[in-house]
Amino acid sequence: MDKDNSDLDLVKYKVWQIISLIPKGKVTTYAAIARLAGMPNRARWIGYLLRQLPKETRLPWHRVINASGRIAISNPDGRSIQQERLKGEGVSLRKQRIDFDKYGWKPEGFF
DNA sequence: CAAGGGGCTGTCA
DNA sequence: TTGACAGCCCCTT
Repeated sequence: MDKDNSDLDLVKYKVWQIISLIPKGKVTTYAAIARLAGMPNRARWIGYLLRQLPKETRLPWHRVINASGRIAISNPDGRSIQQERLKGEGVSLRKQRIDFDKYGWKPEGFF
C-alpha cells in the first residue's frame, strides 16, 4: 500500500487529534486546523481528509466549517447531517451562516 | 507527466 | 465576513 511515509501521513493523525479537541458547541475552520497542524496552506487537504472519514467515525468533523462561516460540504446528505448535529449542540445558523464571534473555537494550549 | 476537481482562503472591491 | 477571484495543495484519471 503506502511504503513511503510522507510527512502528510503523520500530520494526518495530528489533524485528527486537533479536531477531536474541538469542544461541543464550538466550530473552527479548515485553515485554522491546518495552521495548528503546522501546515498553513493545506486547508483544502484538511477537507479532503474529512471527506475520506468513515461514516461511523466518532470524530466531530461537523464542527469544521469554512472561513465564510458556511457548511462547505457539497453532498446534500452529509450536509444536512452536519447541520443537524450542529443544531443539536446549540449552534444556530443565521442566514445559512455561523457566527464565529459566538461559536468560534479559541484553542488555548496551542500558542 | 498533464489536467481536472475538491467539505479552501486571503485579498480587494 | 457580503461576493467574486486568483492562488494553493493533494488525489485521481
